[in-house]
Amino acid sequence: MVHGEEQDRTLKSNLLYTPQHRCQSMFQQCCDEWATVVKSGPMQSSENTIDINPTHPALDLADLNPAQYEAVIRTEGPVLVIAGAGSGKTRTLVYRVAHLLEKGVSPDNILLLTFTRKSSQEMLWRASRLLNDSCSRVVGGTFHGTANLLLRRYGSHLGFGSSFTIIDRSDAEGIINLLKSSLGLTGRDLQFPTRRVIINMISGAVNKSIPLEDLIYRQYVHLSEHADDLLKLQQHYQEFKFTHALMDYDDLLVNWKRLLAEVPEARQAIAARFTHIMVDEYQDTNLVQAEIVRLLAYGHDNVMVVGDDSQSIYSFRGADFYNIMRFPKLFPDTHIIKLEENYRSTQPILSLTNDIICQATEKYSKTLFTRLEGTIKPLLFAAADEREEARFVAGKIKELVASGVRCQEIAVLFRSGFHSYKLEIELAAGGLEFEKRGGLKLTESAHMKDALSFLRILANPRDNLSWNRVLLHLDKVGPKTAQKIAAQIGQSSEPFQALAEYPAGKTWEAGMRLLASLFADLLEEKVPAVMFELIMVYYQPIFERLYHDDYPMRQKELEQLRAIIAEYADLQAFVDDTTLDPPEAVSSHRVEDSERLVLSTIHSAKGLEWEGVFIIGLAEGRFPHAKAEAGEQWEEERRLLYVAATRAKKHLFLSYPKELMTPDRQFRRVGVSPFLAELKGGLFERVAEERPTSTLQMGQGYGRGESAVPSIPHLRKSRSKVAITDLAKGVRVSHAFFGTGTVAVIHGGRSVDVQFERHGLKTLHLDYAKLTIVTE
DNA sequence: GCGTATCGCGTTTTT
DNA sequence: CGCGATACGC
Repeated sequence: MVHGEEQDRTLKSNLLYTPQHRCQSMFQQCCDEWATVVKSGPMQSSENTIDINPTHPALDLADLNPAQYEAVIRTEGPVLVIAGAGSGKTRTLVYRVAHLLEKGVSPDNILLLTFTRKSSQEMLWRASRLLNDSCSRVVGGTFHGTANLLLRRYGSHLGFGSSFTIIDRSDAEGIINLLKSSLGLTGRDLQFPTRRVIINMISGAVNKSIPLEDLIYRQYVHLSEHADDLLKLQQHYQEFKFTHALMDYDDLLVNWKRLLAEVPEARQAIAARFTHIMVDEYQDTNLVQAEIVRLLAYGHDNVMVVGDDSQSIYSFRGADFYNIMRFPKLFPDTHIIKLEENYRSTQPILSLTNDIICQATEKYSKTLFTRLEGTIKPLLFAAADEREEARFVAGKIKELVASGVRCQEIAVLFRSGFHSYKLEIELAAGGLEFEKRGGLKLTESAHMKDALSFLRILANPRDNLSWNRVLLHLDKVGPKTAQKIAAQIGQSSEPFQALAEYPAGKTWEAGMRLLASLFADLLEEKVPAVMFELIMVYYQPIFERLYHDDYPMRQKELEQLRAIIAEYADLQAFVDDTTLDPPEAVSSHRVEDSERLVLSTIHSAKGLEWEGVFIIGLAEGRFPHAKAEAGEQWEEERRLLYVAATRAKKHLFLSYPKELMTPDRQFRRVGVSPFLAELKGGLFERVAEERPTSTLQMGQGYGRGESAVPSIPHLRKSRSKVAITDLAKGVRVSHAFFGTGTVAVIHGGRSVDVQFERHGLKTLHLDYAKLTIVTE
């Protein structure tokens, strides 16, 4: 797909993770400072100043709309800023910081909280541009990172030590597995739709602060007969995490809340230090986070939260945009400020996005306006199929670039990661470099988890899940044995000794020896980078055996991990960071010199902006997602489209394929996304239909400079190995997916009915179906 | 018979 | 990539 040279460049820029990482350590330093401060109680101004970005010129305060400035900045007490996308909410927040500093508030008393590390960095960076040198010390961080630091400091007050491991959702799946086997439950016994539903229910119930029982009767009534089992499962889940010193994202928050509510010492230290609290992206907070904010502000109510209810797209992980609605009740005398001037998009784009969101059923009403007039209307293109859509996008991108738009000012957005596959092929063929975001994270692939689990064990020897993972690699050791050993180790006070002394079976004794001696060596070591080298000596052979078909590529990723780990002196910090916010497998946008366009899921594109934005796959069944039900889920999909469309400054292109491949490899004709269909007319223009062409020739007409003739057989010929003339009733054929079958009916066109042995009667189109004749 | 190795299938978004 | 179902080995 991607040829050698490009691949190299991608890999090189992967290594450019370093600058971002520096930024992270800077950020980490901020948090550390805070943790130190928290430890020593209410503090005086500290000596160590952190230069966030000293080389950057300061922003001009006059930059702000005077009315806004007045409204936002002169207000004391609780403030709720709501506004649409592109209205400068985050900037407003930074201005308020500036104002507070002007008034003599120490930067050490201001706390900025955000949802993602990316936006915290962005905010700190903006603050640094705004503030002059003496004031470049503002403490900010994510909810999760902050909670982590505090709990490591104060954990003992809540009954657990500071040695805990943070686990993510996919680890939680592992837990459910262990629990299910220890409880003797199987998926079949319980007839659950999927394991994922269980996890979503259990963790969803926690972070929504809703008792699981209520959740079952509200949302999963069809599972109510299993309510008891689920409750039992949830209870075991909590106990399991507790006994093995594991904490998931929700636990971090819940325990932070407990810390504030139950440990007066901690509350006093924190609340007394921070006299001003600010939260960005408030619509992304969940109930627990809202309570944390309430507790933090207890006694002074100097809170400013900033958000847009129309941009709430994270409800699946517990975010609740009613938090915004409730805020005025939580904090009496709230000043509500709407920012309705948009500074990002031109009027035609804004008209479209306004119309998208005005169909929403529940929201703060606001109508955005802009002074950026612009004449270019959004463009809708109905492509015959995905391939044509991809070509359209590639072609338009080239036009934009030719007209002077820089590559990094263009983005292609889509609902789900795999929607861009066809486009990726097309772009690679056209020599356009791109960067894909929002796909798999670096630490999500199996080999990365493997390498990390050794380190996680060293940071927390009671990390049962990581033990499990490591033990499974021993030859002749499967899930059962691994679990037994892990259980033994978990109970022991000397885990590593327990490993060495475990009565191993004859067939795998040698493997155990090797593993035990690895850990013996590792325990002697303090520097993470050296530990990693030792681990790789052990892991390399296993790794090559496991992935021998594609291990060079994975090897490169391990090298990347090596580069990242080299930056850390402290193992715990490394483990925490990679779990709380894993680096992306492809390089991130912080790399200033990258001249590549961006392909991204809409979720990962939040808060960003580009000159030109393409939204692809706007077809029924793709957008909204096929499984989205009417009601709240439907509304969230609509907001998702709103978020996507509002990323565009000047050029907005919408497109969809009129034909999609269904899971059973058939093609199905689909219409435009209902969200676009319901818009009023005149908001966008349609690309004129291509020259009248029949369906059979749909490959034609868009490949500029390329003869249309070869493009069709090029695609088709490799696929259809069978001509209709080769077939007759009764001929035995084989299909890659359906297996073998017998031709039943031959239709006039190019389709046949085949009776498959395993899948029954299917109608197949010879242009698409991969049929081969079985000759016996 | 228990437990491990193998094959084939489907796949939303993610702090 | 990880799940379930099926097939082999101790």
